[in-house]
Parts: sequence; C-alpha cells; structure tokens
Amino acid sequence: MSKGRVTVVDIAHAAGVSKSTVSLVLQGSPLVNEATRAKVNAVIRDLGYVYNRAAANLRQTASSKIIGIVVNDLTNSFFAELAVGVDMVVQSAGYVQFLSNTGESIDRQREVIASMREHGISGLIISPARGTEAADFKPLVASGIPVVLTVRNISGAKVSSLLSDNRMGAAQAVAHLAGLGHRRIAFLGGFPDTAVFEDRLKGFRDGLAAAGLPFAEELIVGSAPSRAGGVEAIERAMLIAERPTAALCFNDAVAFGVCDGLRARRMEPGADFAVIGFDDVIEAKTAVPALTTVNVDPQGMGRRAAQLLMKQINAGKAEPEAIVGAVRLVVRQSCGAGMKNQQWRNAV
Amino acid sequence: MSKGRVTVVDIAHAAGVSKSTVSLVLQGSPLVNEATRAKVNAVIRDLGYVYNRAAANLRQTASSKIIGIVVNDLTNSFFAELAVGVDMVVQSAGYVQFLSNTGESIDRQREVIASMREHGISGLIISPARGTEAADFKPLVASGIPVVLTVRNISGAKVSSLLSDNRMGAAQAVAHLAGLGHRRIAFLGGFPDTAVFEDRLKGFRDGLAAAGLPFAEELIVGSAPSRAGGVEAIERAMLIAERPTAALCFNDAVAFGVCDGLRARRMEPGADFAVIGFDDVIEAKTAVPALTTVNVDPQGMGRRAAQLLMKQINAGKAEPEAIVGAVRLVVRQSCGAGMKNQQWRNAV
DNA sequence: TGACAAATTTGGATCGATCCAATTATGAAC
DNA sequence: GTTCATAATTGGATCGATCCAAATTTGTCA
Repeated sequence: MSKGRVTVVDIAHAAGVSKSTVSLVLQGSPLVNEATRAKVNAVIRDLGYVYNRAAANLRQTASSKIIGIVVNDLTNSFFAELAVGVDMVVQSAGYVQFLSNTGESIDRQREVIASMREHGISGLIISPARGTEAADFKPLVASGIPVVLTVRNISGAKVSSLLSDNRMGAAQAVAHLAGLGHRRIAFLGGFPDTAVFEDRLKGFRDGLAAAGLPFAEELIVGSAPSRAGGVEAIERAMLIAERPTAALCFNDAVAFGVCDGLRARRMEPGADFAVIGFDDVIEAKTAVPALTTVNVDPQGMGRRAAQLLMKQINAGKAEPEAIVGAVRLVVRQSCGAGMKNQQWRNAV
Repeated sequence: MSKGRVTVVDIAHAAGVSKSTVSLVLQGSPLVNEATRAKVNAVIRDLGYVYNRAAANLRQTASSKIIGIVVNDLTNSFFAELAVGVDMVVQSAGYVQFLSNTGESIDRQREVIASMREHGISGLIISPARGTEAADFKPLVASGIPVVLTVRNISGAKVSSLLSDNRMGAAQAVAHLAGLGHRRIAFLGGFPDTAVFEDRLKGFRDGLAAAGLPFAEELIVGSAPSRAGGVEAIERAMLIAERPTAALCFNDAVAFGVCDGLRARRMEPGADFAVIGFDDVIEAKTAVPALTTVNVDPQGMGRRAAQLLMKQINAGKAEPEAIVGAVRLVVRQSCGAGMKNQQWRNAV
C-alpha cells in the first residue's frame, strides 16, 4: 500500500498519459485538454499524491516558496505579532515561513541563517540580534537573496529595511507629557547599545528641546526591555533626588513593569505618575489603566515587511529600499490626560 | 562571478577530486584521507559553497531536517513560548521549523499542513484549531510522518500527544481556594467547546466535591480566552445575585483581565477577591499583584514535545505515545493567601 | 618483487518534477 | 484526399547530492 511515495510517473501510468502531461496539469498549463486534465486530477486525488516541492526546486528556474523570518526575542509579544503579520501575507502568497528565534545570540543567528540558506529560502525578514554587523548579510546579498531588515537597523548593510519612526514617536510622547505640565520626565528601560534605543532617546531629547525643558542625564535609566526591567528602572528612578513625575518607557513591556513598580510603592499610574509606553501591543488597550503608548502596529509591520519582501522576490534583482513607517501617539489613561494639569507641578 | 550556484561538481573540479569524494567529505565520512579532506574543505570555503539540502533529500534515504509547528494563536504568549521551546530543541538537533499560525481557522490549518507536506516535513507538532477532527491527521499518519498533538487533545487521533494535567491542576487550585475559606468560587473564561475547557472544568468540579462545596451552574462564565474576555467574564459574574468571592480562571490572560475588571469596579485582586490563573506565563510573576496560577511551563512543554517528536523521527515507525505533564499550583499574591481567612466569609 | 589486504577514490545510476524540442492527433480549407 | 495550421502530447536531458559496486592506490609481509 504505502510502499514509497506516489510520483508523477505513478500518476502518469495510472492515468494512461506521460509524466510530461501530468506535470503540465500540475502547473495548470492551458495546453492540456480538459478531458485529460480531469482524468489526471481524478487519479491524483485517488492515489493521494503529494507534490514534491524539493524536486521541483532542483531546476534552477523555480523559486522555493520558502521565506525565512528571524527574530531576536519571540517571547516578546511584539515579535510574536510581527511574525503573525508576516505569516498572513506569506501564507496567502502560497509561501511557508521558517521561523527562528535567536534570543539575541549572534552565534545562533549565524547558524539559523546558514541553515535557511541550505534549505533554499527565497528571501529573509530579520530583526537582527544585538551586535549584528553589515557583513553578516554579505553572502545572502551576493547570492541574490532579498533581505528585509525590520525593527532594528544595521548601518551599512546594503539591504532593504522597514523601520518605524521611533524618533518622531518619542518626540510626540514627550510633547504630550510636557503639554500636561510635566517638567521632570524620565526615559526608562531598554539597552543603551541598540539603534532603537538611540532613536527613541534622540526623539526624547527633541521633545524636551521643543518644549523648552532641560535634558538631565540622570533621568535616563536603562534596563532590560522587559516587564521585570521596567520594575527595576522605576525603582532606580525613584531614588533620584528630584524625582520625575512622568516617564516615557522604552517599550510597552517596560511600561507595564513601571506600572507594577509604581503600585508596589502605593502610587497609581495615571494619577500619581504619568506613564507612556512604546509599541502598542494588544494588551495595552485592555490593561488597567489603559496604556498611553506610541502605536507601532507590529502586525502591520510584519505584513508590510512581507509585502516588501514578496515584491523584491518577484522583481528578481531589486534595489534596496528603506521604508520608515509612521507612528502615532495613542492617548489612553496611563498618562493621566484626563486629570487637571495642576497636580503634576505639586507632585514633587 | 555569481553565475549559477556552486555545486559539488565545481568543488570536485577545483580540488582535483571526484564529486563522490566531495560528497563523502560533506557527510564527514571516515573513508576519506585527511589530506584530501582538508583540501576539499579549503575549496568549499574559498568558493563559498552552500549545501543544497533539497537535492540531497531527493534520495529517499535522507530525511528533510524540517519539522512543522502549527499553533492556533501565536499572539497568545503561551504559544509563542511553546514555539520558542520547540525551536530550542530542533535547532540544536540541526533541524529548522516551519511555523504557522492558524488563528483557529480550520481551512487555514488544512492549507498549511498540506503545504508543509509538500515541503517534506519529517514531523509535525500541532496545537490544533477548534473543530479539528481525528481524520485531519489521517494522511500524515498514512505516510509515516510522526505527529505530536500538544496542548489540545483530539480524541480518536492515532498520534502522540503531550498534554498537561489540566484536571489535576484545576482541582488543586480549587482546593487551595476552599482552604482559604471561599465558598462561592467561580470558573471564568474560555470557550466551553474545547477539550482544555472541559478538562479544567472537570478538575474544578472535582475540587468542589473534595471540599464538600456544591456546584452551581451560574458560576461558570465562559468568554474568549483573552484579557478582554476576562474583563467581560468578571463583569457578568458580578451580576450574579449571590456573588462569588474567588475565581479560577481559564488561563492567565483571562486572569489578568479579571484583575483589570475588578479594579475597574474599585476592588483589589488578592484583597477583595481571590484570583487564580492557569499556565503561568512569564508576566504572572512580575504582575502586581503577582498572579497565583497553575504552572504549565509552556516553554518546557515545547521542549518536551520536540524531544518526543525527535525520538519518533529517529525511531522510524514509532508507536503513538500519550504523555500527561505534571502541573503545580504556584501560590503568589492574587489569591490573597497571606490574608486572614475570616474576611472572605464576610465579603459577600 | 609479488601477493594480498586495507585504505581511498571514482563513474554512473538514481531521486521527482520540469523544460525543450519533437512528435502525433485534430480540424479546417480547398 | 491532401495540405497546413493548431492543439495536445511526449521522450529524453536536466537540476545537485547520494549511493553502490568497482577500480585504484597504498601498505605489509613473505
């Protein structure tokens, strides 16, 4: 019964045609007679034939219908959603995705990229691990495999990128806080040695400058970009002599941690301290208090990155393209926008 | 330069040996002379050769080194962590994973499984979409591809499964609440038509029975298994004439939503109402109040599922194996375990 | 040096689907 | 009935790596 798999030759034999005809049917060629097509399709169903893509890809003409996606931290829901967005687009384009998580390890990243190449991916979407260098993409580019860099940029890499406008978003958030009357605004969380941190910090400074507020080094408190990191960051921020009354957080995970930390010291986020996050993950809307945050739409980014990649795959050799996605501040409760401004000045 | 890719024949030519020898070097055969091996490896490096797995897999002997993983909701961090666990194990075994998200759509699930088969996966780990039937795995099983069902069981499917002991976990949680003095305990959230819901509800009833408490239908409030669903569930539960004073939630996401909903009506989880979750996702520990929950260890489940699958792939034809993972109650603050028991009786 | 075993190397055939040039069937027009 | 165009079909050759049996080289010992 199940001895060896069914091949085009088996189909051809059972349907009384040649394997070439079967092949034409498989790719929906208009050259084949309708009656023949129907007969072949019937046999295909009857024998439970499974198309062997690997064999088809052996010919240099076809592309593998596989794309790779590499993220630096899948346990962060931002990246999980990014992956979902990519999956949506590639699935409907008839592709499948290899997904790998590097957990910020460059060695692992190198391994998975090598492995993906061996499997013949047609393109790669990657949020690179910390410390990735432009040279790491050289071999991919040399063999004509389109690469879309997302979330984090790598300067000097001659590949496409899809980033969000971190600087503008951070500046908007600071402007909002300043408008509410805050004068001591902290920037909490994140690893200072990443491009994203740099961009958001630049925007933070832009916002302070635009509001005529001084920049104070001590109000920048780095930490792991996680919930636990947020708890730690707010604790350290509260040790500062002249305490902040508001914070822009590196991302939503940090912001949630900051809220946790505030409550642990009997302060209510949105009432006693203003918190703004970054990313707008799903939970931001339903949390209590609902998180004011900069909407980045990770799922949308995933979709756009996938669309960009698809375009480049179909175009053959495509020029690197750099897209910066717009970003917008979503005002909810955690920044205390509904409160009287006065209280913040008295808070210190 | 980059005209066509480099193949074993190119290597053989450049190194002055036959392609057979190159092949032997590639698979690390002890048959080849050390000097020859070194020379071939040098040429491989120089020419930037990339191994073509698709070509190698064409021979029926080799396996594809690809496994598939299908989850029903990747935006749920439980499944993201499960995927991370799987990825860890398969990566170190030299495999890569196709990951697809079905979003509970059976049609999409069928498509992705078909696509994965065409790509020649050696095995499949799947948390099936709602409504999946045993028959859906028939073709996989028939062609000898090991399948590991995880998280959700499908009765009648002749495949392996790795589930957690939902019944026992729920019973433990109820026992704990009863021990704290609660008499009106609700079961909140989740879709009633899933196997996981059924199991946890069974455990819930076991726990009530063991504590000598009556079962009241109105205290079972279904909802989407999400944070938003949790908010909705607690709101409905609070409309009940004789209000509950504690709740076992379908999962942690629901539990967080319940906490949000409680706070929205000025009740403090852990003080005014006891909340227990299920799964123990990463955020459970750092949330405020820290969530008492049944630890399921999704990452560990992913690892174990992957190990089971690897074992079956290596064993050739393996007997289906059903593993039920132990589960344990992690007591934190949200159940108010540190409080005096007395107050709960007065709370109603 | 010759005989023989052990260590290395190698040319074809093979996997399954595709492509191409070439062939055969069908139809229309005269 | 022949001619020519069009529709439909088909037999290799091909992609890149592996496997096998057979050939070659190397080493050992009488």
